[in-house]
Amino acid sequence: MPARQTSKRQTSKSRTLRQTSEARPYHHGDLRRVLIDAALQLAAEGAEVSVREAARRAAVSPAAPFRHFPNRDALMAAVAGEAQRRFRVEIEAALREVPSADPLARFRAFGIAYVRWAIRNPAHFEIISTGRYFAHGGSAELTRDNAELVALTEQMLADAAEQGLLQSADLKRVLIAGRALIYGFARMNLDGHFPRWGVAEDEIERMAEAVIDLFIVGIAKP
Amino acid sequence: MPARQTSKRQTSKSRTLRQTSEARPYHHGDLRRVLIDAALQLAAEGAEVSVREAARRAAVSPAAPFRHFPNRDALMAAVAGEAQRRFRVEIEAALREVPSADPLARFRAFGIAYVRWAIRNPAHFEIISTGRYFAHGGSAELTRDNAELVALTEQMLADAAEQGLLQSADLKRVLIAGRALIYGFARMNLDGHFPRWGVAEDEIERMAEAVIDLFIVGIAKP
DNA sequence: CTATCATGTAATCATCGATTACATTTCGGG
DNA sequence: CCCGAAATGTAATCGATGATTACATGATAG
Repeated sequence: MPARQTSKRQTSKSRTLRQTSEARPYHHGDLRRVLIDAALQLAAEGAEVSVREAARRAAVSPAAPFRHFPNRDALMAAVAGEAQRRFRVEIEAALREVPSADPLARFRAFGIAYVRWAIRNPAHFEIISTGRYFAHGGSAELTRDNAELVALTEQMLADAAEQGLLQSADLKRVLIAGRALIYGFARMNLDGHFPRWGVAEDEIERMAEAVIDLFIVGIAKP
Repeated sequence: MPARQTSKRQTSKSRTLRQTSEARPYHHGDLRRVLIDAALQLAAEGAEVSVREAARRAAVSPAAPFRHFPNRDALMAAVAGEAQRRFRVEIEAALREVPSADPLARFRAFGIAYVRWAIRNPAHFEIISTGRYFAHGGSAELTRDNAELVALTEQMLADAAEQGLLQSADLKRVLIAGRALIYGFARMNLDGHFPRWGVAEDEIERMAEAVIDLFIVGIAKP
């Protein structure tokens, strides 16, 4: 057996194993987490995510994952949760660099950060976006988390409207349009459309900015 | 052995069957086509598309499909081709009802027809859009077909610009934005986002129109 | 009529998700 | 401190799938 290397988990396996540095708690310590990470990495490598392969990487039997997830979808839901968490961290970091007084600038920053993350983490974005792993096995935390992101953009547009920056009073429509634009751009990249549209690889991020700017100009009061 | 039931292959005694209309060539006549149709229907039913199930529906052995397609992806590429053909027929029908003199109205009609088809044929749209089955096994015909659709929208915007209807001179940007909007809307529906965004099932098509109108107003010269 | 080719079948593999029975580790209550 | 229950992992196995190989058979040209 090609033993998987040194899982350096130490929990408080207090006394019998006194080597604190070697305090391997059980077999794995936190197989659940290890499996999620393995699956995430698998996705990042462009490989297909299978339960067995995740188990293999965790150096554990093919049946072991099912102790932690009732089925594959549950694992994928957890993976989606983790990916979404990372996604959200990035979005919020980007927003922190924009003055909250300028809602349209915030919307712009949001859109750009969104698309950038989607471009640079295509497999993770795919897992997040499909929603196949949200609704069903997805934790309530995941959907709440997502709802907060929705509310975030809602707030931006509401602020913009309040400041009289918008042309249309139909906020919901503007919101959906903006989201569709951003999401559509990200998915076009993911789904490999841009070559057909004459957008080269290294133009994509710039194009994203241009497109978002176009949208903002379109909805802004002249 | 549970013998494969009643293979009702009436050996057509070719010579005797001179009926040109009955020129049944071999067992199936056109297994390839039957398989594609079976797969399409499978997708339409929301079931997973497997080679074996398609074979089953064609009442043929599990290995038979591989005489017509080198692998599953090739079958899926053919399925995507057929779906795309149907899609294109619908789009062009919709465009025929709009005067060619009004490019923005044509763009609107295109977008609405696009989204409508995507909403009403989700599984087929999924197969078309992913691009997973385009580039690789996809026939050159498929990509050419697609390029023509791209050119269609390009032409609309070019016409609009020529008539001085557009605000921006950067046509490519407007084109990509419009596409991203339409595609994004269609995919949001497909990926199950709308519940989260407070858009009810029966509002979706209306919302699509509203969103597209918003976009057109945004890019049009005031 | 017959040889050849296209088309389909049977048998078989490896992989995967999933389940069941069993083994081992952990940990808390006596 | 010990022991038994609960948690965690393993082994064996199932059924389905994509794919390949050797073989059978219908169709058709010469």
